[in-house]
Amino acid sequence: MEIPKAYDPKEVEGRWYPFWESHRYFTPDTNTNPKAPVFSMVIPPPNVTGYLHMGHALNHTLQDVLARWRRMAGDRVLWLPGTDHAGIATQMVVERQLAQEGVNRRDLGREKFVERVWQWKAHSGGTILKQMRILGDSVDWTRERFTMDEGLSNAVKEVFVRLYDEGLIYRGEYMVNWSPGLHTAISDLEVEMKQVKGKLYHIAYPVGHAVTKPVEGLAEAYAAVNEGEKKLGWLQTPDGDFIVVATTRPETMLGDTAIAFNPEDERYRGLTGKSATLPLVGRALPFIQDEIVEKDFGTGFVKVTPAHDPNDFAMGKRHNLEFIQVIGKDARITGAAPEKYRGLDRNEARKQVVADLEALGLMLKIEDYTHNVGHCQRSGVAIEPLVSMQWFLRMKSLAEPAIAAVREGKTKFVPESAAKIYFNWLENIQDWCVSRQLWWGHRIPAWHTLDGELVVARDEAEARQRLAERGIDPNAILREEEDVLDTWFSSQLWPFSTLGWPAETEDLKRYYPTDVLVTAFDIIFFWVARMMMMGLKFMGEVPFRTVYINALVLDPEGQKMSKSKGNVIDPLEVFDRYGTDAARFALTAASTAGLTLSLQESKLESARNFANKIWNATRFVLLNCDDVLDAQGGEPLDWETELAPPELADLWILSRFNRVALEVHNALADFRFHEAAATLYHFFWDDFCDWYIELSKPFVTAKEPTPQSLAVKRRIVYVLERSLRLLHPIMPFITEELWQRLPHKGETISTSEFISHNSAQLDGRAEREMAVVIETITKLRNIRSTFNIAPSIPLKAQIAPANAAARDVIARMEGHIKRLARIEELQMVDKLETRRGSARAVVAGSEIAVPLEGLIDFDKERARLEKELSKLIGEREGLEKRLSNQDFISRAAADVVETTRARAEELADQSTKLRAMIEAL
RNA sequence: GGGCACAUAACUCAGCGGUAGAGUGCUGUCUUCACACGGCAGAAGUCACAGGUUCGAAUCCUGUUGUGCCCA
Repeated sequence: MEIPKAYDPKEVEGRWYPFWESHRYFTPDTNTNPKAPVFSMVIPPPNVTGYLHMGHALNHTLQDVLARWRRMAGDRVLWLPGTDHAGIATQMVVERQLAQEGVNRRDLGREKFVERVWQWKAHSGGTILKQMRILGDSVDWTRERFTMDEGLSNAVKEVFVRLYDEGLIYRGEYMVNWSPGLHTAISDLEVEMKQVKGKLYHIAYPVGHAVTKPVEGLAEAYAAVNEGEKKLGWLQTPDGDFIVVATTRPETMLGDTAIAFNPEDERYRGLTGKSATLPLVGRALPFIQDEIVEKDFGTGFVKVTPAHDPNDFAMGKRHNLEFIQVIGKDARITGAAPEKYRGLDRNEARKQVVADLEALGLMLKIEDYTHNVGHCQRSGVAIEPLVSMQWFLRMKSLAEPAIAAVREGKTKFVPESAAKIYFNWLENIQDWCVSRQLWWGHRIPAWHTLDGELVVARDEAEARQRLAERGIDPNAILREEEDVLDTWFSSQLWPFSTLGWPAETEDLKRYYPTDVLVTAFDIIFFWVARMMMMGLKFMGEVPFRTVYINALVLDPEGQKMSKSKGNVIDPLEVFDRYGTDAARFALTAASTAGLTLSLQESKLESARNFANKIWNATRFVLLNCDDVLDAQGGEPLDWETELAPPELADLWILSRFNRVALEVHNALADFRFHEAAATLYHFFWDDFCDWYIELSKPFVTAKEPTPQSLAVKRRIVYVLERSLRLLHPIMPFITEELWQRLPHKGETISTSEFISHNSAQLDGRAEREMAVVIETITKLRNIRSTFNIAPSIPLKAQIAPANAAARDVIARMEGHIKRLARIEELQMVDKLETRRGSARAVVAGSEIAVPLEGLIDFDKERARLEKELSKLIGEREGLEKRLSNQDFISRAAADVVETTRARAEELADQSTKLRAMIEAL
């Protein structure tokens, strides 16, 4: 059989996914066992415009590990894939495309535009779905969904209407985050706070008089009053009284309708009932008192612009102030401002206002000021808080059950600390602005009559019926609502809308609630919390039992990856360089409970080497065990064979295998991915390759087959085939490739049985005995290495076993010990000869001597033994100190005391023997 | 400003009440018929600092310092 010396992932990976997909192994319907437990997950739907990034690679790998593991364990596994229509992102992509053709979406019209988006989706959308196949994702493609599908759209309408009918959705004029970049309202979550270096402008407003000509000396007067710590904003001058406000956005003063101070602020009580005059505009501004104003911030005065600031909006409502919108949706000054400023962009307006105030002597001070400004996450433009007509979802009553469900443990977060993020947000939840002024998305199912009546319904027919019920002419001309819903409105329904809701489908009954949601912590608010609320609301049950929060992938320097930093690592490039299985293994092995994970080249290299190790171990077996590979007609080989009874090494590897199967199973059940990976790595590499294969080589490579050599070969093949199955969930491609070449049962490893351990095959005694054999061989090798003795030089050794059991083990394993330690003669004695010139060692109480006349360096040997002795003594002293402490004896657990005592005795024995060896030198 | 994490070997990280582990790197050695993407052997850590709880602390508690993230 031709099999290359080094594993070439490119040669192997491409073959298997089409095989799996075409046979529908990942469709749960192919599991025909009626009693099979169900395991279901929905994929966090990536943007239809998206492409695979490292976060997906990690997120999908972990889900795939779980899916493949549960599938092999016999579960009916549904892992449902799909994409999100990504309203803003997709609209932007298509608009950009149109722009290249010199077309504006408004020229095209809504209907044509939406058609274009669908066209785009058909041709270029869902790149990531193809990339998921490269990753090996074992999703059920027959159930792929898209948030704009007909079914999911119906779910959206149904939810919207029900929430509206319950009074949870309302429409009204409120202050929202307006993105002048996108020309739509966005939710609080889509606003990103950024530190901005700006200015703080101190502006004087006249009180009880108007300023018509420049005032002089006001700035100096203000400075004089405010020397040191004191801040006073009420200036009484020969030119009349002035109050001073500080603002970062002077252009908004055009919309001021009041001046506020804190009711406890005694300095300004005298102004109650009076009013200031708004410079540049001339409007009278009443003084109001409101607790929201901080006495100690600035001068203690705040200009109130109810139409352009969230706090001021609230004050405006409380104090019944006038709302004057001076900045429009295009971020330009509106007709409500004096003519001079109309049509100016908000930044130009700022310059003009500042200049005009300076000219009047009212700009008292401009200082540098760093503050946080909300920016639109998508377009990057500074948010303009604007009052506009929008649709909102009342969150509080929805949030409460979602909080309770996690508190009661109905849904569990892993790691647990992630639940804190969840609680923190839900407990301080605000109403959600769900309307967007876009064209691509779920259109809000509402209609308006020409008289301004509003009706919400599933379709136009129902709308007319509802109008009739309200006594309104059902044949009235209706205008459909223009706004669409926030994309997250549909994704929050994902766990049940994808299964057919609102219809009561078989899938819904069978797969809801899902078992696990694997996602990143940055969408706990956006998505997880909202799915919890909707699942509880409409299904009456949590959408998932466990939420596993996967780590954020950092670059090798520990930095967050970002386009602006230019440190983004393309996962496809990584798969290409190291192999997909290796990348998956590296990601799995790096998945600890932490919130971050940095992707080290060294980890990828080590995973790549591991894949090569698996390849070569199998290669060795395939090249040397051909006389047993077909022993049972291609069926997997049995462990039990009449050929020869198992010896220690066989019992040991079988026990180790079962222990590993158990540990891997437990690790995955607890989402300890790195432990599953590390356990497999060390078992395969250290136990199987370095010891079991090495111990078996004389049999395997024997020219003439003997019953024993055949038995050993069968056992190697047995352990290897099963090890590949344990490895398969993490490394699907290479394991499939190799498994297919070994005796196996079934069409694919991906539906073969994941080994759960067999406790009858656990053998603690064999493991303990092998540990002694391993240590013996290691110490003998150490001696050779210490004195630089070439492997070609034959050595002899004497062993004085600690007891009869040790004698027995060494006798049984003598041949192996001699071969692996390159000892030509191993002599068992009662007592070592006290001959000088021998290197010595102690292993579990047995003493070893290696005569090295002429080869030994006494200083080196003394140093070597003394180092070991001091280590033993150090440990022993610690134990003795503990044992001599009465409190320890009386308070510590009995078994701890017992182990400590036994260990101390063992150390005492070892160090006595070692000391004698040193003296004998 | 509020909250949440994290500080362990040169690097990246496990461990989270019984005297420290991995991967990479490092040192020496071996081209022995699966693998140099390898074998063998080895060196390397007052577990940030200071208190406390405990018979016993890297591990639990408090504080300090430093770093990161989230929310406002």
